[in-house]
Amino acid sequence: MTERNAAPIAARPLRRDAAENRERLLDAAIQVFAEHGLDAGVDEVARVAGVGTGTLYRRFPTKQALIDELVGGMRRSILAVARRAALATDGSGIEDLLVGAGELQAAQSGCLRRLWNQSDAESDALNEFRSLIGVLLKSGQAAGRIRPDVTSTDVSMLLWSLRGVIESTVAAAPNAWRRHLELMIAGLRPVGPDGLSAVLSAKPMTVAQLRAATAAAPQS
Amino acid sequence: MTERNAAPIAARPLRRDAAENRERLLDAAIQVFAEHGLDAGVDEVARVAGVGTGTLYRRFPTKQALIDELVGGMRRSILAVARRAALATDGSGIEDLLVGAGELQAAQSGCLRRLWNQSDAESDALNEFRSLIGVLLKSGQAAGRIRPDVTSTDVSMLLWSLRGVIESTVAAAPNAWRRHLELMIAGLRPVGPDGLSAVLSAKPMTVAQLRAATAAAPQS
DNA sequence: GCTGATGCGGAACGCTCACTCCGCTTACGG
DNA sequence: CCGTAAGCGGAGTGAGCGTTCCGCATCAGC
Repeated sequence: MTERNAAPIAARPLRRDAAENRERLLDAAIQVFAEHGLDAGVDEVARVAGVGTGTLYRRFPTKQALIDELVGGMRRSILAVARRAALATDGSGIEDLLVGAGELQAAQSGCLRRLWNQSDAESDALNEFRSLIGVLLKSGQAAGRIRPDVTSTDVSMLLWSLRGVIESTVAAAPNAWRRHLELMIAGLRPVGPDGLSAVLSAKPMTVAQLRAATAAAPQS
Repeated sequence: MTERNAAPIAARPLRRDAAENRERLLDAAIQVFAEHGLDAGVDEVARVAGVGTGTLYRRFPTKQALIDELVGGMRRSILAVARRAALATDGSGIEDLLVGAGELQAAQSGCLRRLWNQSDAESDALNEFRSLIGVLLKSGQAAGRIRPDVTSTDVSMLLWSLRGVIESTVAAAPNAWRRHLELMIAGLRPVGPDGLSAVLSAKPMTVAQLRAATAAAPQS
């Protein structure tokens, strides 16, 4: 599902065994980080991959670089989901995006905290993602599926919140996040006849605040 | 706001300066953990408190014990909020609980991950809290403020989700969580006339799954 | 004030973990 | 098949952090 670029720029291609080990390391990292979180040691990743730590470090100069590689792949995947969601014509694209993002994150739950960290995001991809959210949101509102006072930052918060839920429940209940997401989407709907929740009294986050919040350095 | 029991059982009271240092340490811990997360070093806590690390360790046998003390206080506070919410007669108690829990967590955002960790929760308090959630939920549903297919585990998930949002946004946007909570509460309302989101297709978590998810060992 | 118990500080210890180094092995072009 | 560059493994290193220890300071009862 995740495209891996063999090397940033086409330098000399890796030797066959080396390329194979690289793939094994990435797979092992996904598994180990999902099981034990990012605090898992590099030795464990190397062990699961069936290589020595030296090999790991020749391929990825730091643990951070290894994580970045995984995160980069997820970012590309989620951006693809957003682009696909933008094809919907009935205003349901924003919901497709949320579900799709949930599925991707559930499949690779180890690096989610890094995933949404803006500080190291390539600006182009991030900007496109942001504008796609805006487009999808407007489309949903125009179709009457989403209440008009919802903002882009609300959607971002919702994604961030979903991340937290997935991160801590996939292991015990692989699909629990779907239920939670359904309830959150219900919260985005136009208000009912009783008028409860008709007015959102709290102001939405500013973009700057959102940036600051997601840029806050996560541990490890 | 948080009651601190001077010592588990009334052994000999602490010397005056020692008791003072104990308070200073707890205050410093709240501040430091809120700023840098639980990964912050004990030396930093001691430094902010203006004492040596030896003093910290004489009062709290491990870093974990210090954290537990903070968490215990929060648990008592939140239980009190739940009890107070149970006094509401119009079915809005569940919403009061959510808002109250949010406020408490926002005020002390360093140890939230531990806060909801069931594994080390005193069973009595936890059981009471659980049953209070059930009571509040039923009351809200009876009053027509909450859709009937919402379960206790849904509410627990919502609390868990709120935790994640607060943890990472209080610093940058102290009240952003209120907006998010409003939207989530809107999702709990009876469905509107258009019937969108009328049926929750995903099953709720079982209590066992919830237990497993929240018991999952958090890092550090 | 005197005295003993209680408390204090911070240097030192040891464990964990990211990262490095180097002698050995393996792929691959000619 | 051979030479060599590329790759490999895993013991070793150093830094960070939780925890301990012990000589000195401070409180409290008489």
